[in-house]
Amino acid sequence: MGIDALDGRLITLLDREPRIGVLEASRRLGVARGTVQARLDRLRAHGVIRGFGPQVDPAALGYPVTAFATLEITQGQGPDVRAHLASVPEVLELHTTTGEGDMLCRLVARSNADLQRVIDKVVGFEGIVRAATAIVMENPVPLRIIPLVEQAARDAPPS
Amino acid sequence: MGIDALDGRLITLLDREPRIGVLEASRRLGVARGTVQARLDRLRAHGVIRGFGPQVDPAALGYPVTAFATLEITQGQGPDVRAHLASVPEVLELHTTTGEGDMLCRLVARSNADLQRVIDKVVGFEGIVRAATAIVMENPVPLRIIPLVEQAARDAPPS
DNA sequence: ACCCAGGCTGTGCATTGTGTCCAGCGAAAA
DNA sequence: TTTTCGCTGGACACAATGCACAGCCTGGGT
Repeated sequence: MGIDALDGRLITLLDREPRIGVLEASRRLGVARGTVQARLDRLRAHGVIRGFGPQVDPAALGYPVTAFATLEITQGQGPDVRAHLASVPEVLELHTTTGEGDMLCRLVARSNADLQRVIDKVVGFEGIVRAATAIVMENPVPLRIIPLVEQAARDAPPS
Repeated sequence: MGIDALDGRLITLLDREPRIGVLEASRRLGVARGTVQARLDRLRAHGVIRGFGPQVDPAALGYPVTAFATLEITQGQGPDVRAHLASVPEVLELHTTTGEGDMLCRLVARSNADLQRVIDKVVGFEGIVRAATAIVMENPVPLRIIPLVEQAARDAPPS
């Protein structure tokens, strides 16, 4: 699946101003409404655009502390540990990885003190051997996708 | 900033079906349209809902490989390193952390081989002393927020 | 050289949703 | 008790949506 320059501009535009809708987008991009509609349908069909869900800020919800925990798991306990972590609301994300640990998860907490409670909840489970936590201080580059979209659009200029 | 049960249901609903709009949401929730509109305005004003931007899947864009890199920085080079990393499209996210390394970043690449190129680009910069990379194999818990929203709504039932 | 398929355009239509008001009402705070 | 606040239900003009269609251009295949 590749995207062309128009797809790239469309995604970028929607990212900056999600409220504009198809008609206004077509005006901004200088193409017909049907084209924007078709492109959007195609991007969604191909899974490039997964959806337009609300982007919720954990900090505004009262969870301003973010941390990453590297977990080491005992052999064979993977599935159980996953289920356990999935049941903890403060676990925002969980990956299994190569390298140092076996899993990496993103946590949030109400405060540094509260983080202790969250970590206890996370690691207080059979099968987790060791956990290393890194507390996030700053977030110089918040989760983004636009630069990648633009590069992808550049890599495949032909439609 | 706290959210009540109605806010929680609204966010959850919008997360599951982002396309429904205010009117349909009010029907589903069994409240007046004005109420939904007011809640939405309030949530956006307080920063709980940052927006409704498109959720783009890097894999569908041709970047199916995700990795996390822990970087160690030489004293005083922080700002330069941040600027450098921000200029790399494959760097989706960057945090400064406590603990083992000084920074943690999320990378994507076109393949495991391509990851080498990305890593070279990332670490080929003055000020980066050491880098440890963990390649993501599975993603048992994709980035989520709903469980946290529900807990936050439960924590503040009054209103 | 030819034809065809696919994408874009510009247009139309009926339906639906939006933004924005307002008055009434109940409950909680002062 | 009185004020304040949020929710309700309704109204309105306007804008956007989903869907369909014919014409046009272009690149690829025959």
